[in-house]
Amino acid sequence: MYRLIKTEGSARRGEFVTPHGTVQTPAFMNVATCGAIKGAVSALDLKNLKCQVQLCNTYHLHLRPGDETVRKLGGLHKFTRWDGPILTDSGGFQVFSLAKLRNITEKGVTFASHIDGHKIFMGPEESMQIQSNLASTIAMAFDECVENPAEYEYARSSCERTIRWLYRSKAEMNRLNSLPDTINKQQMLFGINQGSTYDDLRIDCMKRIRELDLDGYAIGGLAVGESAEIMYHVIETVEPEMPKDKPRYLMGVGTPANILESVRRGVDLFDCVLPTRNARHGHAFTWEGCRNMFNAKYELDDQPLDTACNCPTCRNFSRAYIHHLFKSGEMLAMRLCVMHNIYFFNSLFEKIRESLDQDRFSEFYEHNITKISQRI
RNA sequence: GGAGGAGUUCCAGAGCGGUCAAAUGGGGCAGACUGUAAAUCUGUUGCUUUACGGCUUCGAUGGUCCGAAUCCAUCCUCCUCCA
Repeated sequence: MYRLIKTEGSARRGEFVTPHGTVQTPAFMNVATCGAIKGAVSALDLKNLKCQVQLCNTYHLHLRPGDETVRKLGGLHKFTRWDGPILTDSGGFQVFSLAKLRNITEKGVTFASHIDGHKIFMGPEESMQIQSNLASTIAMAFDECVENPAEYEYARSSCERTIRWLYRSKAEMNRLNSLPDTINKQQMLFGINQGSTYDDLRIDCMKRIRELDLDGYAIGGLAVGESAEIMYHVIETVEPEMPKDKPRYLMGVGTPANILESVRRGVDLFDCVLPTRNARHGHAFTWEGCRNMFNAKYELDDQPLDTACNCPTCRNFSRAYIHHLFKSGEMLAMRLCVMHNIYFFNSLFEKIRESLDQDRFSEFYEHNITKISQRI
């Protein structure tokens, strides 16, 4: 259940109530694809990093360790020791990112496993079954994420199929939630808006999927090749058609600037690999901008990554030390930087919520939008 | 004392008469990354020029040759083996 607390322009401050806890929105969902935040960060660490929601992946966990295995072990919450809400992505993005290894039909998609090449079939029913076994709080509908730019006709027919898949996802989820052996019988389902960069497709898709009265609605197929301006335009186009009483989730986005722009346009939930992947690659997000900790200028810099940050990394370690750890290939470099970036992203959302609570989001936006996106 | 071997660009190490400013690693310096096939990938790494190009490099010094990192002589330094 979603409760809208207040708005400022299109920006929304709300609460998303789930069986595993209430999410204060806008919120960031921390990506733990294989059941762990990459960079040696566990669910226990997440408790100290202002994390509210963990995101795991259907496709990856189906391959390893296998969703049946996770089910036998009591579901993802027990398995990963994260007791807050968990959202599982449906595997739809892998249809896109493993494009060379696939074959799409009306029934579903045949993948070649990225691990050993063996054939895997996944359609809406299979995706729901896997997510039910994983027992996440929120399941995502099985969709196709189309790369931009896309031909209109392909975007249209793909979007139509994604909508048909959504009906099947919904029916299968209802069935699974009613089975006696299902771990989480209250598993929620989010639908996904597609339609590439075409306004009419996006609007038509949104109007049709909102009929299903799902637990939340995602905007998918963005940040996959189009410019940021086009992405913002698509959000502005779709947002008026999205239910006011359901959480809106912008999938896979994004940079701190993308997030500020999207919150301003009415988005409640986000997820992105940027804070963790870039951290592993030596980049630290700060309120001053993004730092590349490999850069020689940090060799003798005794300050914390972000002088305004209160994360476990910044409370204890210097830029010089982290620079040294990266140059030395120590995995502690990644762990410290990943923890910082996760804390930073979750803090960014905390500050966004505070500013909304105090009716000064636009001021917060103006103050940060330029600085936060620069490289320093 | 005798017999061999080796000295190459930041390091290791190829090259053994022209197509060599010199392969390939590493290191250095930067860049990318947006529902994670990613602790990954890319660029760059003698000086100079916007570029074409020019200039100086392969232990040192001389020499042979149209032309030398590559051939010859001497010297210096290291390594191995035999006394």
